Amino acid sequence: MPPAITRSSPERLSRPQQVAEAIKSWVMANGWGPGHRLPSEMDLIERFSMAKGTIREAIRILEAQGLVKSRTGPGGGVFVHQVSEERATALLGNYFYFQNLTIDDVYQIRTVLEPELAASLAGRLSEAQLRALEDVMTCYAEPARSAQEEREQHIASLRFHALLAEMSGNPLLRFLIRFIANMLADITVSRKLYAQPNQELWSSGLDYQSRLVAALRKGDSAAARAILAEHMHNAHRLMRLQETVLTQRFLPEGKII
Amino acid sequence: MPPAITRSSPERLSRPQQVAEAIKSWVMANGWGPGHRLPSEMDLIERFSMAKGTIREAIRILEAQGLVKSRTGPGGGVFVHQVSEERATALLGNYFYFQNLTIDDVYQIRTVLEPELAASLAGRLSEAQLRALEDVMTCYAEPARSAQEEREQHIASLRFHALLAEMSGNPLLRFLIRFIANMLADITVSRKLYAQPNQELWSSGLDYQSRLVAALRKGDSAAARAILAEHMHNAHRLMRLQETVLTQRFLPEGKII
DNA sequence: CCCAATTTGTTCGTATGTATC
DNA sequence: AGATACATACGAACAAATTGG
Repeated sequence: MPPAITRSSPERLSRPQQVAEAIKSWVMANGWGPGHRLPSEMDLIERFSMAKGTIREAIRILEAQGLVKSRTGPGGGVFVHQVSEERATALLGNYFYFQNLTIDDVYQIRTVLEPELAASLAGRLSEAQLRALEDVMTCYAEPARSAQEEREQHIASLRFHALLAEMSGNPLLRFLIRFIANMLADITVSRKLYAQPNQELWSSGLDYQSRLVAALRKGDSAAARAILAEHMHNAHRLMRLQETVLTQRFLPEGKII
Repeated sequence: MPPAITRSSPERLSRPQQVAEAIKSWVMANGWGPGHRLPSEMDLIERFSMAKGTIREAIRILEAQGLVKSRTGPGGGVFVHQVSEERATALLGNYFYFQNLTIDDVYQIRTVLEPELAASLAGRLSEAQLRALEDVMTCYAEPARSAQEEREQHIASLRFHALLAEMSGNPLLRFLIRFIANMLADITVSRKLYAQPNQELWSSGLDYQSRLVAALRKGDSAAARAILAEHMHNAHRLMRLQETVLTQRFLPEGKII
């Protein structure tokens, strides 16, 4: 039985919102996990004694949050769904859309998170993983000769960091680094940062990254940390010259790098 | 004129989702900010040539993401709304609900972010702000004598960190630290961590924090960083003994500490 | 390949609630 | 108090998608 809807709260929520919350706590209380099928629309209409439209709006709310997915047809219905990284990234991106982040803000975080990630990964990666990192690095084996090429190299460089983060056993660290990399990738494509090729910028990044992979392979945690700290410091210095305010996205379920 | 709805994408979105995305990009394209009123329901029905129910579901989707709010009555309508920190916290919390974070994961991040925050704030706080911090500290002036008291002290201690973060000029750093503090507060209340009073734990926190405020007042950035690093290290050591897996929340727009 | 059953998706007409003037 | 303008909710019918026979 679903929890009763009582509108005692001072913040008057609309009925669909109340229903959505009721379903949410219902799911939690029963410990239903991803894949579990919720009662059908008709069922919910009866249980909550509400119109179809109201129930549907409630489902939409949950769907927008990434908590359920619905399918039509026999065997279809509404299913509990694990919130995807893409969805979480998009939703959090909406928040920062209004926050006027600066390059400095982003790099203040990167500068501490990325070295920490590198240090925690040293000596813990399989040869296959290290090889995958080296694969990405080949994208910028030679210096960019056009603005276009440089943009692509920057994106590839960010993908390197995203890939590294994916190898972390820490879901929080993984998400944060990948989220930030995505934000930076967005502004790299949306604005014409890097208008003129900057010979120094990402070709030097290659050097850092190959040294990093070597340190990771060797299991030298301190060296990995130091290399990435220096890399971040450098990237920050080079980027801060270009722009200050990040115009943020506002996108559906953006493609993740 | 709203963007036309074209279902060319491979990922077939439902019509309300398409409408929601169309409205979103419409708002972005026109640069409409918080407070701007969208066309009325009837208007939208005409413009998109869709039924009321469909439009309403689209609005619900945007509302769930915290991007719009709607009011009834004359002068009412749907308004662009700045995504609140509460909403963003709740939405991101949904993601981590499924991620099985451990205490170690959370503290790996805290251990690098909190010292960085402290360092960046040293010498930049007004006397009023420093006083506000000291106010929160009074909540745990004396050691806890019951489990209940200790829980409260832990929450207060987290509020101290949240308050500190609020003083940061970096929206990203502010959000992350406050988000993490909220997660920790949630598990502190939801689970019976800290079953028996731990004399050492948060009374020693008081010592750290008063030393921290002193360093902040003096503008000693290095000392502030070191104090908080030590504090984090200590808190981590004490917490890791108790529990390993964080059962996350799954809440509406949870009260923020 | 088609048909039927099941379940969500969409439409429309109407009525109710709520805030402003 | 009443009129107005708006979102909100209801209910019944119809459409589309998926699955299995």
